[in-house]
Amino acid sequence: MSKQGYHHGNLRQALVEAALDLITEKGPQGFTLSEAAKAVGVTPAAVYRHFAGRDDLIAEAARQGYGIFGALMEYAFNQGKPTALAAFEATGRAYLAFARKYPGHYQAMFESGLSLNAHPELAAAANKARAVLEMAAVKLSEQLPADKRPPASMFSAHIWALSHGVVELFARGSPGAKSPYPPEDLLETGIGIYLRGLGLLPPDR
Amino acid sequence: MSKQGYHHGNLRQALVEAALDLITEKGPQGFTLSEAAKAVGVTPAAVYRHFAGRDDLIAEAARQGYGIFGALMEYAFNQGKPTALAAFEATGRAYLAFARKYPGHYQAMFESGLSLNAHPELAAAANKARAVLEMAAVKLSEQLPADKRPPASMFSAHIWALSHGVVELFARGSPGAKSPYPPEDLLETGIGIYLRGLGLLPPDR
DNA sequence: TGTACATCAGTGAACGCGCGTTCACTGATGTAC
DNA sequence: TGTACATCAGTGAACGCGCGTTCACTGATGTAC
Repeated sequence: MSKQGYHHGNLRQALVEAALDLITEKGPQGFTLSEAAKAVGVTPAAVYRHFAGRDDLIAEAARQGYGIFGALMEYAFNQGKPTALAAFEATGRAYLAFARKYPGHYQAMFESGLSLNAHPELAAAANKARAVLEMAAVKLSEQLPADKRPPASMFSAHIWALSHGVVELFARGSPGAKSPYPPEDLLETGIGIYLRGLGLLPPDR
Repeated sequence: MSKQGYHHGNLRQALVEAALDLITEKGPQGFTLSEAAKAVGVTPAAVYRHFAGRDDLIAEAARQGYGIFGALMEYAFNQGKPTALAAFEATGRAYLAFARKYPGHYQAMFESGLSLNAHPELAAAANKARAVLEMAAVKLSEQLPADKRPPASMFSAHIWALSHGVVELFARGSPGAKSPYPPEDLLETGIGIYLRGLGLLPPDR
């Protein structure tokens, strides 16, 4: 933060952080390059020393988001050991915690409409994060008899969709503004019922 | 569509439809009043005869969306009778079908970031639609013993979240670009497992 | 049926604005000797 | 330790653009008599 005068020192990262703040406030489409530049006290033209343009800046923000996301998921999963079930549930909670704590990253990742194809590094980060989720699903589904086991990728897609839906509909200002329950509860009970449906939890309440 | 010359005839609705097309293409933030006006062959200023501004136009699009959505849900639910279960599953399918068939409406409703409070008519339409979903949940949960019955609003929130998550992650170009399964299958199996978890479907596959 | 007039819907010009992007530039930093 | 020079990061002015919004206006439509 210390102004060293002419040279900023770490403008690139400062821009990413300013972009994240702006995204948090106004959404991924609602911020401009110039605003980000102004936020860090720099001329718009300076941005081009570090990024090809607006999209490139958002992509970098999203990339960093996937990094944090993946690490957080992995950490939560490991914390939950030795029970595969506990690990899985911890991962679900971590998902929501991430969305709450890093709203700018979350939006850059999931609501910016960036094409993954156009940003290979972003795609790589996203795939790595997704792999963590799938691994958790694989571990857990190993507890099911092989013949009743749904594909782990389907399993993790369900949980991911549920989590994402809870975030979008109930953890933000969106249409479900009057959220009927705390999102955390909603997600936890939802995952619970789902796991019971898979036979991973006893049918009794 | 017939040009009657000077007077358009039904400019208001034509603008809404142009807006929907633009939203489908570029997202709710990615279109401008001027574009919508140009799309129907009219001066930007003409828009102000019918709408207070851009947000008002989007709000009207969303409002119409909630109308269609609610009607579709209700129809699907009624079609599914007499089985509460069949009715519920039909409703789930209808959700996805709506998102597919009316992407502009869907985005205006769920991704535009409109404040429901600022648009009372929109809020009314949204509540009405939500009521349909809850009613379906109530009917279905009546089949459970009262002591094991989760609140219907939680129940419907779960299903809604799952549906929305599937739409956002797997039925659009978004991060899950390489959708592992057809969204329809994903949603159907997900709801199936969930209902089994509630005891509304037999535990065996 | 015809005429006069009120209402209405869209025009087109104008405004100020902030945007993205480019460019030659300059001041700061680092390094070779 | 000092000096000369290359490299680098950010400046500031400029551009053309499309935007939202306003305004007085005008042509079309509807209606009263």
